[in-house]
Amino acid sequence: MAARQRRTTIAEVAAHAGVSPATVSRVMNGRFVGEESVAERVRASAQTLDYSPSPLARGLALGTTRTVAFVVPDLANPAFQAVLSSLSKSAARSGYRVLVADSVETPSDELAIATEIRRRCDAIVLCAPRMPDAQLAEAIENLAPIVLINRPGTGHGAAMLSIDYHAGVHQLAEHLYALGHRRLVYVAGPTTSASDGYRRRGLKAFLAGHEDVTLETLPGGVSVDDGRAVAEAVRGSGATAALAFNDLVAIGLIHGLGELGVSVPGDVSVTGFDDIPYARYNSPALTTASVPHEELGVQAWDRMDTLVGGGEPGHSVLFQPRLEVRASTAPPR
Amino acid sequence: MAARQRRTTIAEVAAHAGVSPATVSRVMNGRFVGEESVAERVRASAQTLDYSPSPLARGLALGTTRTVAFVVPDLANPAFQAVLSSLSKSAARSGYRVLVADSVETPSDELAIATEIRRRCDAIVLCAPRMPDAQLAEAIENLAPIVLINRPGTGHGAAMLSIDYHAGVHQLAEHLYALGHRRLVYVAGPTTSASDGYRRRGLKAFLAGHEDVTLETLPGGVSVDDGRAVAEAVRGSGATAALAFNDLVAIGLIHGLGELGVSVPGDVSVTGFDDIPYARYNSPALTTASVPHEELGVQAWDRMDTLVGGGEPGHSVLFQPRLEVRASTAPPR
DNA sequence: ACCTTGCGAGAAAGCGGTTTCTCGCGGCAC
DNA sequence: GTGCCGCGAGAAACCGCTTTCTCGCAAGGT
Repeated sequence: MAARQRRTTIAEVAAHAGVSPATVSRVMNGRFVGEESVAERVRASAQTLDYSPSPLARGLALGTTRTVAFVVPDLANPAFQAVLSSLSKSAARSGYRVLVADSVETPSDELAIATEIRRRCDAIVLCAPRMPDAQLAEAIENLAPIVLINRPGTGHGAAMLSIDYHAGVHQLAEHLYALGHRRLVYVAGPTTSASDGYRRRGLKAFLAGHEDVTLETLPGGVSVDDGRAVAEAVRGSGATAALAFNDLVAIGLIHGLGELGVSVPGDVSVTGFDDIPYARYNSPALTTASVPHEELGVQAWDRMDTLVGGGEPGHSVLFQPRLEVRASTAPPR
Repeated sequence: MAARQRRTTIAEVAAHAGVSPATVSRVMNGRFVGEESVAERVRASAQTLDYSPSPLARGLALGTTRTVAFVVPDLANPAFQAVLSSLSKSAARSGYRVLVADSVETPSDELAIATEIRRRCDAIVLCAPRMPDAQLAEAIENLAPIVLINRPGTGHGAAMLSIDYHAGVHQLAEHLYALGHRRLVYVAGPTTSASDGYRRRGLKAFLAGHEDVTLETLPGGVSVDDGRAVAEAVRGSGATAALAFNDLVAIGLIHGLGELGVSVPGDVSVTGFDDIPYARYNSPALTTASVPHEELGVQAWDRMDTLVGGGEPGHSVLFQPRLEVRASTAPPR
C-alpha cells in the first residue's frame, strides 16, 4: 500500500499564498470581504496544493458533522433498505451523509448502539422496535435531534414517523374475511417487538367485530427462514388463511407450504406486510399491506433537516398501509 | 425540540476529579500507570458526569475516525445491499461504522462523491463501474486505503475483490447451449459499465467456441423496469433464450414477457445474474449465476482492516459465480 | 493638522481530545 | 548527608479549522 497520504493543511495554503490561515478559511467559506486579488491568490494556492478542508477539523470547530445516523434492527431487511436508500438520497441533496448500523446480532444493545453512533454525527433516524417504552423515552433526550420510526405514540418530543400496523393488519383480515375465511392463523414476529404488538392489537380489534372468526397465533420471526420453519405448524393449525408478520415471512411460509404439498392460495391463503419490491414477483404474487418506505425515508430527512436547523419535531405521522390484493389469497376451498 | 445537548468535556471530568485532563485521557484509554486510587477517582467522576470522549475530537487528535465509506452506483440494488449489510456487520465487530453513498442520480460524479466521502473516514470500499480505467488508476492513490469492488484487473496497488462476470456469463450461455438453444439475446446493462464489458467479452468468447450460435444484443439497463421495457424487443428478436444483465432485469423481463403472453421458460428461457435473495422465489424461479455477496462484504472488511493497519492490499480475488439452475430455463420448443 | 471611522487582514483563543515533555518528590546507593 | 534515579502526574504543544478580537492604516470630517 502506498504510504498514507498527508493532506495539505490550511496553514500550508496560507504560507503558500502569503496570508494568514484565517484569511484562507474565510475565502474557502465565502466569508471573505477584502481585496479580490487576495482571494484570487488564496484560491490559486488552494488549487495548486490540491487543498480541501478537513471535515473532521471543521466538524470539531463548527460543532456539526453533516452526517446523520440510521439505525435499524436489520440492514438485510428489504423494507429498511428501501428507507435507507431514499434517506441517503435525500440527505445527499443537502450535502449530508448517512452512517449506518444494525442491531441484529445484539438486540439488547439497541440503545448502546444508538448512543454510540449518535455521538459521531448530528442526528439520528432510529428504528428500535424492541426497546422498552420507558427506556426509549429516557433515551430520546440524549439522542435528540432524533426521528423515530415505527414507534407510534411514543411521543416525548421526538419526530415520529410510523406505519399504522393496526389498520394494515385489520385491512388484511377484513380482506380474508370477505373472501370467506373464518379460521385464521397469525404468524407472529418477535414477541418483544413493538410492531408485533400493534399487529396483535389490530387482530384483536378485528376479532371483536367478527364473532365467527377464530384466530390462532404461532411464534414466527422476521425472515424467510422463519417463515419456512413455521409452515408445518400452519398446516397443522387447520386454518384456511395465514397472516404473516411481514413479506419475508410470508414468502418463506408460502414456499415452505409448497414443499409440504400445500398449495397457496388453493389450500391456504397467505398475506404479508410491507410490500417489498419482490412481493409482486413472488409465486404466487403476494397479497400484502403496502407501506411507503421511500416516502418514509424522504420524510425522515425532512424532519431531520428541520430539527438540525433548530426547528420543532412537528406532528407525528401515521402512514396508512394500502391493501394490495394479489394472487396469494383466494376464497377457501 | 429540547435544547441541544452540551456534552461534558474531558476538562470538566478532570476538574471534578481534581486531576489534569491528561490523566483523564490516560485513564479512559487504559494508558494510566499511576496510583489506582487516582484512576478510580477519575472513573467515578466520568461515571457521575456521564462522560464519554468526543469521537470527533479524538478523531482529530488520533488521525483516525473508525469509519469506512461504502460507495456504490445504487443502494437500491439488492446485490449491493447484501454487500453493505455484511460489510457493516463485519466492521461493527471491530468497532467501525460504515458511511454510505450512491451515485445513481449523478453517475458522472462517482469520483467526486468517493473523494468527498473518503475525507470523512479512514478508508473506502468503492464500486465504480462507470469510472474510466485511467481516471480510476489515478484516483486510487488519493483514495487509499481502498478496496475496489468489481473492477477486476485494474490493479495499481488497491485491494481488489471482483466477480468473474466473464466466467459467469459463459457458464450461463453453456447451460443454455446444452439445453439446445442456438439463438440467444443478451439484454445488456449500461454500456459505460465495466461489468457489462466483461459480460460482453464472456459472451464473445462463448460464441467463438460455438459457431452455430447467433447472439443479438439489446440495450437494457439495471432495473426491473428496464427489463420489463425490453420484453417486446426480446420477443421480436426471435431468440429462444435471453441472458439478462442481472437478476432485476431478468425478473422484469420475465414479467414483461408474461404480459405479452410469452411464457417463460415455455417460449423463451431467461437467465439472470447475481442470485439476489428473491431470484429463487420468482415465478418461475430464476436460473442465474450466483454471486457470494455476503462473502464479498466480509472479505472487503478483512482487506480494509489490514490496509488500515498498514498492511499490504494482498492479492486480487476473483470470485467465481456458481451456476444456479432453476425453472426459468428449459429446452426450446 | 488632528481625531474619528472603517476596512482589510492577522493574532490568538477556542473546539475536545492525545501525547510529549517536564518536573517535583521519595527512595536508594555511596 | 548528598547525588541520582525513577515514578507519578501536570503543563503545554498539537491535530486542522473557525471566529472573535485586535490592530494598523488610509480616508474623511472639522
